[in-house]
Amino acid sequence: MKNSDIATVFENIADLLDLKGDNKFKIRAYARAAQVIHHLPEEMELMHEEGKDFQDITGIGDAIAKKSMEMITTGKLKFYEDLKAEFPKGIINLLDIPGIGPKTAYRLATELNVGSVDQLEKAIKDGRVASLERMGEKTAANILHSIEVFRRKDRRIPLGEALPIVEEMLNSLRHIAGVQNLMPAGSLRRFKETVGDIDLMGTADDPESVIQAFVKLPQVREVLSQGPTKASVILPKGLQADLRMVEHEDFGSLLQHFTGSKEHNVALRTRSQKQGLSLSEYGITDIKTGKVEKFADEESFYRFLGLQYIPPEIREDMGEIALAEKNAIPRLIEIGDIKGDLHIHTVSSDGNDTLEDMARAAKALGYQYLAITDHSSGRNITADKKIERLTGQIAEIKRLNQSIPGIYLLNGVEVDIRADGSLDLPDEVLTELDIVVASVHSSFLQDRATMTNRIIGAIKNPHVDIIAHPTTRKIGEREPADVDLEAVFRAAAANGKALEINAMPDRLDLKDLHAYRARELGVMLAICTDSHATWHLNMMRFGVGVARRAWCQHKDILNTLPLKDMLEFLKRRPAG
DNA sequence: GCCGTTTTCGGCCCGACTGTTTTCAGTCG
Repeated sequence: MKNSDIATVFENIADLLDLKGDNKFKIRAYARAAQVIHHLPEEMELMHEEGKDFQDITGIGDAIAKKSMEMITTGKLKFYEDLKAEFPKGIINLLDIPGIGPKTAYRLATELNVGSVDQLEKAIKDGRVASLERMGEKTAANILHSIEVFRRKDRRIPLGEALPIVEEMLNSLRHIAGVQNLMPAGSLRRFKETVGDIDLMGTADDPESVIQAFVKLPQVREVLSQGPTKASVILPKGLQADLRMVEHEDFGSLLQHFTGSKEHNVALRTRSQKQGLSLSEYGITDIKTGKVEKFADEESFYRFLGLQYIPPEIREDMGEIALAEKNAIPRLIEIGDIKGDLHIHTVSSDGNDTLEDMARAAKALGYQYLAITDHSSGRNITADKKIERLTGQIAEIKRLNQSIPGIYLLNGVEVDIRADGSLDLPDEVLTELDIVVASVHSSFLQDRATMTNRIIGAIKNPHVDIIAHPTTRKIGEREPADVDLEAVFRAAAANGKALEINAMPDRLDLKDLHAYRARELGVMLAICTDSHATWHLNMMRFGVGVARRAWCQHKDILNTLPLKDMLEFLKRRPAG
């Protein structure tokens, strides 16, 4: 069983125990364990093989370790099967409806025999829900509305779509006189790959004027609510955005609170309680004296707790608080550390811009180098022309390297790893190039062993430098390939090959947790945009966001190397 | 069920909102 399956079982156990009215701290322990397992960088199956003790994981004790083991060895859990049998079938589905918690779900299932969302809708419409004790017309109507919202609920929006909209809005609002702070909080600020809704926070001399401008922005499709300090609106794609204007002296506490993650904040509060402090969005209260400390910025908030400042991207309760106590949070990679892009396309394959355009755009970003890595096959490249194309590219790069000073172009290719594991170009061609990026673009549905061997085969080819978008996923479009990433990571580390963090917002591949694990295993990572147009080069920051969420430093990322070291690195390739 | 700088028992995160109450339970973020 995969970690995600195990985590789901514990989540469901927490829900079922909640339905039962069991001890709430026991319930929290299961829910917490589910969270922890969901965020584990390594599969528990593998940890088991390696003889690691699950109880060393914070949040997992004797009971949950044993239950996890049972699931890994037998594929199921008797405790869970027995527990499920105590309830009407489908009761857990009711908990997906906003506004329905365990108490309500249990009553609906037992008193009205409701076991699905459809049945619930019927029960509301024929008046049975409103007739229950401590329920009424209003509650029933609210649940019905929640069902409607649930049914048409759009999936989470990719960060790459949400962030530009938000930035555009904030930039217009920043021009209003008296605005002091204005920024996103929530998962957007933490650079999660998708966002549910958008939290914006600000301070201003005249907060109401900012609210009024906010609801009139051209991006706003619908105003849900509007008050003197807070407004909620609907943006394109059904995205909800809340703007909250607060007192200047409270900004740090509120920003910290609304940035989350929830898990990070819970861990912070638990820790603070032991110091006699109570945390809330309004500040830090000394429990004995009742004195409330306020914070205008986050730095002073963390400092007051005796903690180093924690970057938003790693506020996930993955050990960052313990490190902050020791002042040991590393300096995470920043966009300014990136010295070049190692994966881009031009009109020679399926790109929109010429080699020269791409070179000048990269130079404008301050890069020292740019690798030209058009596809080995596909659009614009017939099988008999692919070697001829490369010969032409080599000549043009030689010319441009003389005519455009300040940026060094690398002769490269993105070579297909074919279904049978062979590369789309012969070794004697690859050896003529400065850099070779290899990737899968076909037969995405191969079984795990075949796909894993296919990728590891490419890693072992001495001419290959980087494996691009290792899982081939596209967010909301294509599931990741079934591949044993742990094996791929170990092979990459052993062979000194880099794996890509593809920075395009619809890919972000490797994703945060995978990159985290790869880094742990000593794999060199390369953040590349896979640009198909000049403006795509700006997507680098999304890849940097993933790398920061993976706790990557300067030294973990290949393309932080200055040109001289990069050329040195590439020299290890076998000469022709 | 988990955990330990008030350790092996006795604790366990905080505040707002809503609806249905007349002092609060349930749900959410």
